[in-house]
Amino acid sequence: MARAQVKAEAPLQSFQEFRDRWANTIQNICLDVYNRNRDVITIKKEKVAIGNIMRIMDAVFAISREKGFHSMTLRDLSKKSGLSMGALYSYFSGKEELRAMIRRESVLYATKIIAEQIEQYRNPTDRLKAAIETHIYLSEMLKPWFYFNYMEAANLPRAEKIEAMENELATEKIFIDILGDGVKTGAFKCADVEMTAAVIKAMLQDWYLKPWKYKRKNITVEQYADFVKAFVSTAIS
Amino acid sequence: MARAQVKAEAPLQSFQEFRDRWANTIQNICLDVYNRNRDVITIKKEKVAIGNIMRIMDAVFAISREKGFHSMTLRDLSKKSGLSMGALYSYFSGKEELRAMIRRESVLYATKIIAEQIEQYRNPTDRLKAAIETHIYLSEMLKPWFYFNYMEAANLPRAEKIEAMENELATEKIFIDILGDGVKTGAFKCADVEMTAAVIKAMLQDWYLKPWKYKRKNITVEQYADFVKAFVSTAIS
DNA sequence: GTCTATATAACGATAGAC
DNA sequence: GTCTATCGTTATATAGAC
Repeated sequence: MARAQVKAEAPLQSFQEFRDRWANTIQNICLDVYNRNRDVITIKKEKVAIGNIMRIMDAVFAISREKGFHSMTLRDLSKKSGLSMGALYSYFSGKEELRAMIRRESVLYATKIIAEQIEQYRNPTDRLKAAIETHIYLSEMLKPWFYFNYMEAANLPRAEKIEAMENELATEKIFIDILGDGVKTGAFKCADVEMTAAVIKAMLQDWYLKPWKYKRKNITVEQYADFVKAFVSTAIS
Repeated sequence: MARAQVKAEAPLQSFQEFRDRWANTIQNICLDVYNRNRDVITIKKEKVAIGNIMRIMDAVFAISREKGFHSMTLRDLSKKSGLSMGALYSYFSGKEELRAMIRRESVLYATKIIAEQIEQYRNPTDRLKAAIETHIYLSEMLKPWFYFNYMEAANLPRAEKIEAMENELATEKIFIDILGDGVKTGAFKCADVEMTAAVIKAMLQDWYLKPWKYKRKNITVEQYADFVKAFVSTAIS
């Protein structure tokens, strides 16, 4: 088998194709935010609402990345988003609810995209590659959302923290199932599928947790995905 | 080579041996905190000071893990540590300084331990195993410190954030050097040593970032270290 | 060396004008 | 639909008694 990891493996899908396939994802998430929170959002015109929700989200992510969500004051958010304190409160009922909204909607959307992307592949080898690639591409496309959710997960209220852990285990389950199938068909040799899935998850997350590192090294998202796919393949071959 | 990852590899050192070798590490860190901050710490009796610093640290970690450092008020800290608001201010000059103290001292101590642990091994294969094992054991022994530093790194003031990134790159450099040596001697086959080091780092960090996951699976620190060592060996063989 | 009590500043949230 | 002005609360930090 010698050195499978040396030859650059071609991506199943280029990041550009993925991006085009899922264009308008952020607008759609914000639309869902609007529709699912009609009771607290007092704005009637959809166009106005979506536009402002997107500006609010952008501002939340920018400020939170700089100093954390808890350190972000609503005055910071008001200034950055261009909306007044009063206007902000017509889009969410409070700071905590704003954070919960972000997590809820992005998780729903991400789950949907992952499922749709992977279902087109059949054999374990391709499915594993697709799962790795999709997770990394998705986290690149929604990087601010993913980063925000990860960093805030630690400080959630009890009930929501449990939800977040279950969500982590659910994405891990995708890998456990694929690895399990591959072991059964003989495609993979894997000492412990659960542990393997866990470390794969850790590698996937590193892409959006430490963007500065990969920017510094001039690694593109496709290069990162290819490397992880090759590294994992070799480790389980 | 077939299935190196299947047979359980014995640890170079048991976690118990490591723990004994570095007994009193936490007291020593707190002693360093005391000595290096004599100018702001007004307490004269060393014994009293060390004891209270340790209680403060424990309380900081407990509260921060629950709801984040920024959400922790000094009233929370006062209550948990058993010291009054006034007393706390004789141990640090402010909340921000407290956070900086924790990072500074733990990084110094961790660097020292890693260097001393690895230097006893010569060939790349052993050195790689020692580096992986040491990082994981160390993060287990100082788990609250490591977790705190990681989670707060994102919200640091600019100058300190750069320091934290340089620190991450320095530990990564240890792996880059070992992998580079191994490639040269032919012990490893490695497509990209920098990327390999980066994903190894991600796997190491997962141990202290998601303790709930490994507790759930009943994975011990030795089992985790052994798994990562075997997984990486296979991936670069 | 540690405490209680309080000064001062900033926070999230809302009422009411436009 | 958005704004300004302001309320009540809570934060960090300190002064001074013990």
